[in-house]
Amino acid sequence: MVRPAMSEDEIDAFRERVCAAALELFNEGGLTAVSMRAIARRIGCSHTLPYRYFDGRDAIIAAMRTRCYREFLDYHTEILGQVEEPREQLLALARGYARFASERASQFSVMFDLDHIEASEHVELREAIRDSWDALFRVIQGCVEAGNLVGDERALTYLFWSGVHGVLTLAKTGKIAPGWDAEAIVEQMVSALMRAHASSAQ
Amino acid sequence: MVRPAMSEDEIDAFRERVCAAALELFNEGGLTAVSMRAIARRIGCSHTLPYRYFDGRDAIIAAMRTRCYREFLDYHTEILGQVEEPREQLLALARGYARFASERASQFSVMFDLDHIEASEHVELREAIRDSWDALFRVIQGCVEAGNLVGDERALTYLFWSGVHGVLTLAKTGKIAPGWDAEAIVEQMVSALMRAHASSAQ
DNA sequence: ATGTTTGGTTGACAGTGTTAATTTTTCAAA
DNA sequence: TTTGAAAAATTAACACTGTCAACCAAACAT
Repeated sequence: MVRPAMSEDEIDAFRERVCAAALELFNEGGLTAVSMRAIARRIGCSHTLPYRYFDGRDAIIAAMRTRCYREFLDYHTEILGQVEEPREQLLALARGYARFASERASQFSVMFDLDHIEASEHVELREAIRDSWDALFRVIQGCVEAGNLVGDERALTYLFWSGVHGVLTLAKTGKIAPGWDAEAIVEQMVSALMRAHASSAQ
Repeated sequence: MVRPAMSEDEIDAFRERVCAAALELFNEGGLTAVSMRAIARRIGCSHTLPYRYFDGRDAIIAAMRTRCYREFLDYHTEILGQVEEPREQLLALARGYARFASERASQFSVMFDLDHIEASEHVELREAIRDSWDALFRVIQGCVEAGNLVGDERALTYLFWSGVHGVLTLAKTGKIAPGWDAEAIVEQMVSALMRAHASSAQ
């Protein structure tokens, strides 16, 4: 019997290097620039080595996206730690979402522009996405318990998420005219949804 | 001087065949399946002929997207013709948007999944997008004039568009749990935004 | 009939994802 | 320490891709 020569940590480190290179390449030249050969050149290995640790190119892209979602979650977790009141948390989250989209445009791009690439098989990615959803859900729960919002918590979560996400999606794809600030529209969106669900249900 | 042998109509017909083939290929195997060679095979010409009538692959994809946006607009124009009251028009538009997303998923996909592909140079595409915006804007204007909505018409347009679009985007990318109906959430979104802007501004 | 312009094809280049075959390294057992 | 099998990594090959330049063919004004 021969033990593997590479430790789990070393394998993880390699995977990490691949993802980092993929992200760099994406930032520089979009999805088409993320190629096996380019990644290999960047980290200094043969262009087929990544196949040992990833299930092909799509898997690398999924891993890259997972990384971005995790950082997205960390970003918001940090924000939530600075605010107490549920209502303020919801607002801070929305503003953070908007700030993330503009400050870290390429990560935002990785998360959402690549959404059509089949990801249902990538468990880790789906978990990362669900964790983000959970974070928002708990804030909404807090708002409901505090009496700031009235309605089904899950439905409210979808509404706020969709609303904010929709604004940022349109903004990022140039569908909102210059002169308009995405953050301001997000603000209006959140306050509108809050007002609509402040007291009466439905 | 030698006049071109091909009429404008014949050129348009060729372009149309290219776009149709591209759309078919996209439906069958996603963006990667839309290749110059595959298009050429499908319409029966050499793989470089399309270069005479398009500015490369990206231009073909942009033209394909333009076509989808035009059909999207036609779809909604038809819907608007069947309703009179501004408020009902807005609701019908939102429902139509949702129905379009589910019934013509591949066209919806072409329109929005390919959003990151640089399109600022493609004037026709930008016009098609703006025309869709205008259609919604006029309905909102009608609502404001009829007293159904209060607020800046442009800001309201962005809000409703973002809201509905956000829901459908999340739904299409599998971020809304099974058991939830995207159309129902769209309905809630529209009624919430309407309620929030029914009387008091901001 | 001729020569130029346009329409269309072929060939080539550099690059891609992926698989198979091959080499190199690692490491426990003899 | 030598040996040999397992693991790590590389090289070679295949069938693709987008794009460009060179080439051939058809059309048309003179």
